[in-house]
Amino acid sequence: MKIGEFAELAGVSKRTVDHYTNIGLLEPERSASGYRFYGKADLEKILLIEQKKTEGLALEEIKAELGATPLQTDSAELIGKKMETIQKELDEVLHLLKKTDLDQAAIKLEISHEKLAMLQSILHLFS
Amino acid sequence: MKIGEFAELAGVSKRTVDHYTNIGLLEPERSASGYRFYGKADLEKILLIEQKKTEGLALEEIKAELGATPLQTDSAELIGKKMETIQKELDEVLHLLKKTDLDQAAIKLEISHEKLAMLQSILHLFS
DNA sequence: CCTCCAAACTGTCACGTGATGGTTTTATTA
DNA sequence: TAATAAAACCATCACGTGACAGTTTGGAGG
Repeated sequence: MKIGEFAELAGVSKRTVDHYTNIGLLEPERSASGYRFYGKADLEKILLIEQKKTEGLALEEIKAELGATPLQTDSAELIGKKMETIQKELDEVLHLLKKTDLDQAAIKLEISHEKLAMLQSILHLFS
Repeated sequence: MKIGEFAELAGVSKRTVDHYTNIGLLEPERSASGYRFYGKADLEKILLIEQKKTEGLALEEIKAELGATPLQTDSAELIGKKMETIQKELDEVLHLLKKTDLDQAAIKLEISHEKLAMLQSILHLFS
């Protein structure tokens, strides 16, 4: 179901669902056009989230707590997505490193040249 | 100067300065307690940002445009932060990989075992 | 002059809001 | 029935808002 129906069923605002999605608490499917699709599992999850909130937990804490187990189902896809994210970020960093003096960066980051080089190799493996 | 004075001089709200800071458009110094300190350079920068905005540019575009050069000064810190983020995410992924069948993950991710092993090595280098 | 305190200031969190620009669904009209 | 126009829905951007908690600072009293 789309965000409107989902939010109503969950008893929260669309903006709340939006927020949870942005911070990665909910991970809906996406249509080709970008529309989010939430399922029954998401519904159970958000109800649990609202429960935890009344217990005084912060969203990030809830995320950590929930992130520990419910990944058995579709962990492969999830890992795939995470890999994409990480790859993008590695790209960013390497981009920065190229614009900077590599040696100086290494010094300030307290990382050895080998590790930096290693990082670069890894990136090549994934691209 | 602190955010209040800075925002006033720039002719924008504190929230706007806050926003720019959150998305990395401004990178103020921080006191031990976390207070942000903006300097003269930041002032010139934010005025330029406001200018670019009137030209219809999005903040991310402005960031990209400005990001091309002004990183010489504090790029090390920036990279450091990114490294932290990436490290956390790598941790997450490896955590996931441990809970999953490594071989199956490799298959579904279309990544060779060597690359996965490599990833694990890298993680050890940074932890 | 030093101490203590309230007022002013600040950061972060968890959304809210209005504008803009696509997408989907529904209704209408040819 | 197919094309199209209108209405409803959705995503993202750029902040705004209110609550809460920690920080800084200008006095008041000792």
